[in-house]
Amino acid sequence: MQHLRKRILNHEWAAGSKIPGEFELAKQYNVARITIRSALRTLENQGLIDIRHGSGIYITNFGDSIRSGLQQLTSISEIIQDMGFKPTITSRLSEIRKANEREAKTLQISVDSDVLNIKRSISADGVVVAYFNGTFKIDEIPKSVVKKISTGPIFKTLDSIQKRPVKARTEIHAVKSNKIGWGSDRPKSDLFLQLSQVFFLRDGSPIFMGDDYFVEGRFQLLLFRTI
Amino acid sequence: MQHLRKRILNHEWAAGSKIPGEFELAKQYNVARITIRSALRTLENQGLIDIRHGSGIYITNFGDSIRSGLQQLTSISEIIQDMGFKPTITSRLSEIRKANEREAKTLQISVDSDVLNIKRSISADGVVVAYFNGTFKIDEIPKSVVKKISTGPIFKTLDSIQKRPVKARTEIHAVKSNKIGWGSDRPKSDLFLQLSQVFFLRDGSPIFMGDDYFVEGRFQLLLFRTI
DNA sequence: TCCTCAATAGTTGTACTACAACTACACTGC
DNA sequence: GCAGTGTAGTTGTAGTACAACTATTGAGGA
Repeated sequence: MQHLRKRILNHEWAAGSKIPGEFELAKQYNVARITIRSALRTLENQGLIDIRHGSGIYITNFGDSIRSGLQQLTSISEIIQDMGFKPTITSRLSEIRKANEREAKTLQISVDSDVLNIKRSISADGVVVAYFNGTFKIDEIPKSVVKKISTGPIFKTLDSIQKRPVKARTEIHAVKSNKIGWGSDRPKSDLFLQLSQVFFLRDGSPIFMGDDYFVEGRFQLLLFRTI
Repeated sequence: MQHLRKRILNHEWAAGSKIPGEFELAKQYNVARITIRSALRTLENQGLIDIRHGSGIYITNFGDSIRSGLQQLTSISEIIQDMGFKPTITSRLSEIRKANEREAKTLQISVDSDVLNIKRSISADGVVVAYFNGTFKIDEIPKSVVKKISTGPIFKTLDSIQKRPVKARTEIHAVKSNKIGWGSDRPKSDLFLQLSQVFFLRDGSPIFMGDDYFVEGRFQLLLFRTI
């Protein structure tokens, strides 16, 4: 699935065009047709392709928009890279403190357990596009990667310790506040799109939560909805 | 898939609990296991269930939140109903006019083709939660249902003429404006969450486009993100 | 020449069987 | 009481076969 996804995002086939059939793909990857079907179904749910009974498989034609949806769990850095920009992360805070009530409930830990709290900004080609405030379950994060998490790409770091989240519950809000953001290139507008998220591991346990504040207008948040 | 989905939304099984396995479900529905697997995979992508290799299938435990995500293509009215409220639609405008350039491009029709433009508000238990401004391809809408579309549930009406969209491309924005909304119970806050959407039929052709403006704070927009 | 309709090849959808890979639990032995 | 092993149960993948559907081709008639 991941490999096919990259081939599509790399524009190996034009939008709207027909791609090789299930038998052909199964042969290409040397797997059974059922395996290909499983991958294709996921890609269809993500809105990348369009499977038509009796006809074939087609690249979804959504016009000239970027082929990446919010329902696909990827890091902001990766999205920025996919869009052809250079992501930069600036750390503002990284501390270990006691969890408050809301955090304890969300992360399913007892109040006064230690958590890792970080604040950072994410830029694309030098322009700040989002601010992030996240809280991590400390017992899931080895001390050796604490620094890496606050200064580097979160998903990649978690991946390296086999703790990459596979699911997230996201709540979307519009907020207007002058208390969000910092630094010299802080946006003049104080209008943000807020994503309040909780991230879960494969076994269903939460590993971290956080709020992303996207500067309105600087980032295109897309979503592919399907039946 | 639809039937299983309803069983889950009806709380037939508790959150986090294990549901019957693939063999058992296949037996219940009198279909092959592969058919059940296909349905289960879709439900997993929607964040409703959690399939664990070697273990079983579990109802996703996302706390006490509503079990319905934005990535699932349903109408606002249906979501309001699922949440236990009574949806009300108030029509403000319904006119047939020429398409502007942006509409023509998005709907893949020639400029100056006729389109149906409607404006309406959606309430839950009498409180306005969203405003809608939509443009329909006129040649897809028989005259007999034009009135029904502007005053009743859009999806159900389109369903009745076999034109229910199966996909949508959605762009999310935060907007602050006092030009959105109308009526006496117009929200004091002028902060909205905007969904700019284009809806597509099974064959990939667009049928209508529109902007939903959700009054910030009155509606919970949820999203389940998966790998 | 154009249109209608039937035949056909090609593609996805479903069914069935078998086995691999993995998990959770019970049991054994120390 | 505990570590380790075995085993039943579950999902993941493989392979084959056929059903259902689509798009194209071509024959036949107006």
